[in-house]
Order: sequence, then structure tokens, then C-alpha cells
Amino acid sequence: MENELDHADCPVTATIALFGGRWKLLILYVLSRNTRRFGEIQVRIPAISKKVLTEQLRELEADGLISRKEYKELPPRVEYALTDFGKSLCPLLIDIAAWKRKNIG
Amino acid sequence: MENELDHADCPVTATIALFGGRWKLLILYVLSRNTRRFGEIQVRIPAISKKVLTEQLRELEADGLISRKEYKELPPRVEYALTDFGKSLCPLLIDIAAWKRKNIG
DNA sequence: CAGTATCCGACGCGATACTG
DNA sequence: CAGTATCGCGTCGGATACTG
Repeated sequence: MENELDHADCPVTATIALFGGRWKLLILYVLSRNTRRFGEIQVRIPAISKKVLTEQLRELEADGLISRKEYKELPPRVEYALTDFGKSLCPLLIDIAAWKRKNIG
Repeated sequence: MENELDHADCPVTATIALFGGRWKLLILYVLSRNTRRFGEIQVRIPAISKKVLTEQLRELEADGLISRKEYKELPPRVEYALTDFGKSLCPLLIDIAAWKRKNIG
């Protein structure tokens, strides 16, 4: 790695990019407890605007961490859920949090 | 956590903030192999400018990950090294990289 | 209800020139 | 050698209003 030193293909950089967005960890946390509709996520993260929430959800979906299921009803209903890949992230996040408790407190 | 949902005190957010800067992981990697002078770091990460390198080093120092030792000579000499705290981060970074290899490849 | 469409400001990062 | 000092730009996130 020291020869190239291009952080683009650094595995750590690539991994934290998955959940590096401003609200992504929070969204993942909310969805880890339950499948949720768009509005339900908003209620649990009041500070986020619709535009930004939409963006973060789209990116999480593009990275395969969450799934989006649209029911063709009126009024519309959309449900977001963690994918298996998204769930696989949880142990890692717990490890990171554990590191902090141990090394910082 | 779901009650507050303020990511400021999220342990994962706080932890990745330590090495979240544009070049910090690379700098930590360079210093993990050896104590290095300012110019030596620059040679190993050619794409970084002096200004940004200085900024990232100052932040890493402020967070206690690296140490800065200034020798009062002419021409000036400054040596950067990982602190014990900085070294404690390495296993975590290895874990993150391992997660990627296992779950993405 | 679940989004788009605009507009905008802050910040991180970069390029370049200068200095003790 | 190891930095500062400026200037500037792109991207991310935020505020607000509108829509199928």
C-alpha cells in the first residue's frame, strides 16, 4: 500500500464511505429495529429534511445496505428495510463503538 | 439511543471522526511504519499540499493520535510519530479492512 | 404520503506564492 | 526545511416551496 498510496482503493476508506453520510448511521440504526416507512423515519430523526433524507436513502439503497419497497396505493406507501448486507454491518459498528468505550470512554 | 437520536454523541461517529479527514488514514499508515519528518510524509503522499498536510497533522495531534517533536535547529527539523493512542487504532482499522474483504471482497 | 425543485451557505480541500 | 498566507472551487447538507 505504501507504494501507491491512493486512498481510493483503501479498504477502510471504502468501508466507512458506506455509512459516512451525515445521517446514514442514524437511518441504519432506525431500520435495524424495524422496517419503516419514509414518514416514520422522519419522525424519528426530526432534524433531517425530506430532501436530504431522500438522498441518504437513495445512496444507502445504491450501496445495497437498504431496500426500498413501493406499494402502488393512494396515498403512496414506501417501506425501507435493512438488507442482509446492511445487517452484516451491525457487528462492525458494534466493534467500533466498543473500541471507543475501551480507548476513550 | 433511539430517543435522542443525536449523532453527535454516537460513539461510531465520534470514532470515525478521528480518522475521517481526507488524508488521515494515509498519514497514520505512513507513521505506523516509522517516525517521519514533514518532508518525508510529503514524499510518500505526493498529492497532498503543504497546507492540507499541516492541517491534517494538526488535527491528528489535537486528537492525540500523533505527536509532534520540534528540534530547534537550522534548518528546522520536525518529527511526527504515532502515540500509543494512535497505535491503539491500528487493530480497529485492520478489523474494518477485514470486514470488507469478507463482505465485499 | 412521499417525494421534487430551487436556492444557498458553510466547509473541506486544493493551487500557488511567500517566509523564518 | 517546515511551514503561513491567500484565494478559490466543488460538494454536502439545509431551508423552503411545490406536486403526483
